[in-house]
Amino acid sequence: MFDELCPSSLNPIRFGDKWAPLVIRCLEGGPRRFSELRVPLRRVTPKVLTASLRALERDGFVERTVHPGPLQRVEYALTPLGRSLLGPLEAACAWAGEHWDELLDAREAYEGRQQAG
Amino acid sequence: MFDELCPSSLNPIRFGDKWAPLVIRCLEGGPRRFSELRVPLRRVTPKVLTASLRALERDGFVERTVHPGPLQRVEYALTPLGRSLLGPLEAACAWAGEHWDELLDAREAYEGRQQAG
DNA sequence: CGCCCCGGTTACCTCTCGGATACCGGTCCG
DNA sequence: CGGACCGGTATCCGAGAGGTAACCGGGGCG
Repeated sequence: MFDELCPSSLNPIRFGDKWAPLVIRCLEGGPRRFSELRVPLRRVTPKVLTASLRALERDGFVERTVHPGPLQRVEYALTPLGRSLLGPLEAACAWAGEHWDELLDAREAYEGRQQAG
Repeated sequence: MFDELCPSSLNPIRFGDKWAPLVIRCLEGGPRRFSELRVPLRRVTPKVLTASLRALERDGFVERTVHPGPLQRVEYALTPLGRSLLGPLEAACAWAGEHWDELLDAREAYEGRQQAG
């Protein structure tokens, strides 16, 4: 059934690493520069953000373009492949919006049961 | 923007831990016993499978019921909350089915570029 | 009794992820 | 020249996820 390395056991189905979903959503509205990404993602250190971006670039989700000339800029943009992730990602976010509370309640109830015995 | 602990930065949007998606799909067709889950998931050691199931139970996605009497059985079943995950999960799997090859191609191309300089 | 199956648990180890901190080369600007 | 900004790197580190292997108590069963 799931003998082989099923794709779903690998990362992409989980939207990449920890910050990848947020990075993707940040790029949804168009290309962004490194320092522009750092503003909404201020909790992410540059090293980690770089790692996330490199992974997304490697998998063909974002494209990194260095605009040369004076005032050189580096921009990150979603590729078509990256945009194709927006659908599933949106589905997952919608799910979270609808059911997040239930999940928290379940956790609380579980903790209660644990302590009770 | 994403100042606070945004839900999407937490695990549930990523369908739990490494094996959770597969476990959920295994339970899609109805309740399964621990040893029944171990068959399709033969690459998962009991410890890890237990951990995954406990986490899913804690978050209210699966229910663990011990059927007493002689020949005691332990069954795991999806709760309604767990079933609500099937939609997004299906979306992610469909995405993988459609775009998996593109992703692999992108990776290959990237490696090539790396080695070329 | 001895053995097997079921549903785990325990101990231990490795390895990766992510975080903290500091630093760096290039470029512009005064 | 000095300083700031940009787009990162380098280094170190701790926590925890996940894997390996061994073990275990309860119940049936020959």
